Amino acid sequence: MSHYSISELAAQFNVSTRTIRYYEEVGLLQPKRNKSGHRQFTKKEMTQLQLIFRGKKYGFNLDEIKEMVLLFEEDPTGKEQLKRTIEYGEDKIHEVSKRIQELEQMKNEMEQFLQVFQDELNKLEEE
Amino acid sequence: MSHYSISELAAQFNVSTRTIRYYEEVGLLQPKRNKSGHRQFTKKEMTQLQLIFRGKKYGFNLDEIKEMVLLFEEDPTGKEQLKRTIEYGEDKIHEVSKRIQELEQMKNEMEQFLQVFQDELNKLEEE
DNA sequence: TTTACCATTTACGTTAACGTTAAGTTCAAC
DNA sequence: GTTGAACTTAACGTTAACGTAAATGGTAAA
Repeated sequence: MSHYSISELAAQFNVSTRTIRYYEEVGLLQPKRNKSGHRQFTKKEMTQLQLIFRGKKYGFNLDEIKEMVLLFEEDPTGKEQLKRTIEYGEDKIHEVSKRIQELEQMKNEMEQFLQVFQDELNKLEEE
Repeated sequence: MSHYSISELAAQFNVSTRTIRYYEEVGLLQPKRNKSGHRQFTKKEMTQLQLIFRGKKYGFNLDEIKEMVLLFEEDPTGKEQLKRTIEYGEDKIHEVSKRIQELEQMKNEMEQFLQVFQDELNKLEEE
């Protein structure tokens, strides 16, 4: 069956079991339990963990990530609920776009700076 | 003259004076002092703070940022030193590029997800 | 059935990045 | 020259995101 244990997931994502339990603790995951109380993870939690780790890597904290995870999990029924979800999602996308732009600016500045060094080196090697 | 006080800088960047003092404490800044021991900030520190805050915003920790700041501050003389600096800088640029790519992937996934909701909404509004 | 491993909860410990308070110093204005 | 804002260092406090240790339970193999 497609059920994973907590240690299997931890190995998959190269984190500790504590980390995964902590994510459940703060409401990022809600894995089902089997008869004896052990957590049963499925593809759903795998996907959520992907989102969590990517978010973390790019400077979002767990609270912001939680908002996104929950956004993509709930099934909004009703026009009003749908509209609000879409609006919220567009805001988040906007945030990400801004981050991309500023990262690109950062990259450009670094490249310009390196160019100065590169020119310097070229001058030294022309002799 | 082009000297700024710590509170002027703090206001500029919308952070506390403690934050700026902390950055000096861990070696990110080395502002000169005037006769009576007060810190004197110049354009140089302004530029460094720009780099610091942008780096922070995008998930780099202060140790990583320190490496970048120091990279762009030291004046590498000598061919070997220049080459090493350039190589290191190119690595850092590569890291930033990777982050940009993954953020764009993240954005795409979010847009796809929202599209599903948008379609749902359109169907509801067609009636 | 005992060994051994994996799971569980509880709870205290740790680190980065500051916040906050205290106690004293300097500067600018009155 | 005194008052008050802005500066200094020193040191303890705080929060997020886990690490780690202790005590306990289920289960599969020897």
